[in-house]
Amino acid sequence: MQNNKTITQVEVPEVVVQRLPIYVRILSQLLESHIEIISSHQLGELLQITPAQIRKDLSYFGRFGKQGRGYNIQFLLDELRQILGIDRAWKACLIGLGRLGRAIINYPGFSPEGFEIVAAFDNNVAQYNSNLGTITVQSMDEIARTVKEKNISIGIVAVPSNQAQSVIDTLVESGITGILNYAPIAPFAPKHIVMRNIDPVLSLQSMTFYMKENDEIN
Amino acid sequence: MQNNKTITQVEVPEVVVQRLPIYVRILSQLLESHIEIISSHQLGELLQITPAQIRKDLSYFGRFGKQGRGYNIQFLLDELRQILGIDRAWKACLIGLGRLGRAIINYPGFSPEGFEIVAAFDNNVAQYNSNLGTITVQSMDEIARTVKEKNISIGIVAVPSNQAQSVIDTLVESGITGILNYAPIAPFAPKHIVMRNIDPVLSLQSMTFYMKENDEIN
DNA sequence: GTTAAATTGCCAAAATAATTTACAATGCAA
DNA sequence: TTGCATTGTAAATTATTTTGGCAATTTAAC
Repeated sequence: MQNNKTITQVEVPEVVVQRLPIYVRILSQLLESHIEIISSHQLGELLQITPAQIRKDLSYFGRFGKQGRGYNIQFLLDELRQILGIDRAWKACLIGLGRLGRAIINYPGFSPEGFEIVAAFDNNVAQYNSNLGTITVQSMDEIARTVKEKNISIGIVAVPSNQAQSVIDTLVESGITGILNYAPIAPFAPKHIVMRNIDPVLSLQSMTFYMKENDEIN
Repeated sequence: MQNNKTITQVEVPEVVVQRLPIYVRILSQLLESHIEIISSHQLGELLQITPAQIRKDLSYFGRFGKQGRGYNIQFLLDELRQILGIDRAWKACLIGLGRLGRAIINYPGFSPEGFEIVAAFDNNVAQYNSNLGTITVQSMDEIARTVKEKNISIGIVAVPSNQAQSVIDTLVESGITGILNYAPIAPFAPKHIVMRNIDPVLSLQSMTFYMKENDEIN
């Protein structure tokens, strides 16, 4: 049952892919501090990861370092950005403009990383038309048309739980390939859709498992 | 090097702990729909998890089902809540009341799950005193005192990146045991602290790795 | 130049972790 | 009492991480 091994010669573990953005972030910071070279050992120190693991992770994709020297940060960064596909801009749309949606659309962290929200949808159109800068809020009926028209590839779901699955279905039908879901549900989507969930309550609930032990006094 | 195996007979894998809250959520929904019994197969269908994995996960903690029948949802729910430590209330404090912090404090999803924000801190005190209901915003100098006084166990970090590590250090010193970090950094804390990161940009950046392949046409 | 120190990339092996398979045991319903 | 459904779990399998080692290479010191 080793099906899609044909695409990449050796399948890259998911955990490895999830560490790459962390590498990118810390390398960017180092670059801003005018540091040019770093060894796997130093990097491991900063991230609390063993140097061997860092070298192993990188080795899935190529040879980016120099023996006796370490990694040229700018070079490694460029390579990793390309590998992750973040060397270019990605268009996203936001669905749901309640409190959460408005916080998301005002979040200043996306666009510097190349994720640009170019459309927003809510069924309560009138309410929000105002303070969203260049973006006009559209009715949710227009998702499919707009996604195709503007060539949007990522949908950010910030609607109430009970609407979330149907919004996800609409996004899938409209040809989106990635979904960032903020709704506290267990979403379903076909396998070719890449989904990530942002769910602080789940995070808290798995935290307390480890906290309850220490906390017997209370 | 099998050190803390003495506490629990068999160490529960972290991934298993992270799935438990998902089980809790779906079971709660089922209960609301007046369903009383469910099999691992049906549950797996809903969550896109194999029934064997669900049974294995649960078996780390006890025997909750009946052969030939399935699981009594109310009973399993109670057990899981106890296992996770979410059968009681947890006090949290919020640090940082910028856009993100205000979105968090207004988020209505925490308190129904027993996570109550009982204090808030920001260095820009004057600005925010108003619309926060019962909570008064305090200066960050008062974190340690308030955490002890109110017996707060969770800190939610929503300050800008450059302040985040020092806020985390302060929280750790003040005796908090869990931290939910929204700042886009690779935070450091001693091992006895339970940390979870909410980082939508990292999520997006690991999504695009899988999206770029499908998307060669653009 | 030559040498010594540092560090990568890679391999193979071992260890650890996670998932899946398979089935005996049990409970329920007819 | 029979047959079907379903659990719980041991065992097998698969996946991931860690480890140890080392040739190759680079830099810097002599």
